[in-house]
Amino acid sequence: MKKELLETFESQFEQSLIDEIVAEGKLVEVPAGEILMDIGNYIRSIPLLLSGAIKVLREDDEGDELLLYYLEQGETCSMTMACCMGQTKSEIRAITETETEIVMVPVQKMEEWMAKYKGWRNYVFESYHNRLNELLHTVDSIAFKNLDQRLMEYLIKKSEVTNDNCIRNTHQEIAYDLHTSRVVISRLLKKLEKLKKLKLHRSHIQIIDL
DNA sequence: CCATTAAGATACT
DNA sequence: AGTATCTTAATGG
Repeated sequence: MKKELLETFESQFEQSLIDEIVAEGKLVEVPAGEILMDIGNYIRSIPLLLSGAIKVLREDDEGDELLLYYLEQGETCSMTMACCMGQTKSEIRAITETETEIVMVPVQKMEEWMAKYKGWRNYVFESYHNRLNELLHTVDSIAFKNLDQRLMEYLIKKSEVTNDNCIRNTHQEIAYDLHTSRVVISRLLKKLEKLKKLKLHRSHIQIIDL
């Protein structure tokens, strides 16, 4: 675990902080598609993402979903931190997008390290900053962009996050993430296929050039 | 084979 | 852009 931690955080964490994480944290490997955190859950530990990707989404009162952003290597869930501090319930759901390696750190340590380590403080603030920016980006695309642009961005981000130019998703799943209907996604994908930007198959999409 | 499910088509709002 | 409905095609027993 120490080796992976070093690879991911060496540049921003103090040596002694890394040692403490090794001592206090618990390394977990999670397969793709697992719900790490659901709406309404209380949180007792903070996840530090070593590898893989996690998708963070919101749900409306009818149970419809909307993708907010992805977490990637070296990142953490700001919502979790906020919840830990305030002892409130989670407002979001987090699902592993790919296989992931996560170090779970107990909440109590978080405050201790905030006072003790500059590297940790910076990490936490930067983390908030990054999440907020990503969130603004998604708000922008929902508010100001049309669906086909949103779909393209979604595909690009997804292939980036999974390191794969094949999107192994059904049209229905994409529709859920973007909060629209399957038929609409199918139509738009067909359009993109005609433009030679991708190739459609059953249950997966091959990206050619976006 | 058949049941299930993804995706295409069409027509209507 | 979204809904409803039907058809077609792939997939897995």
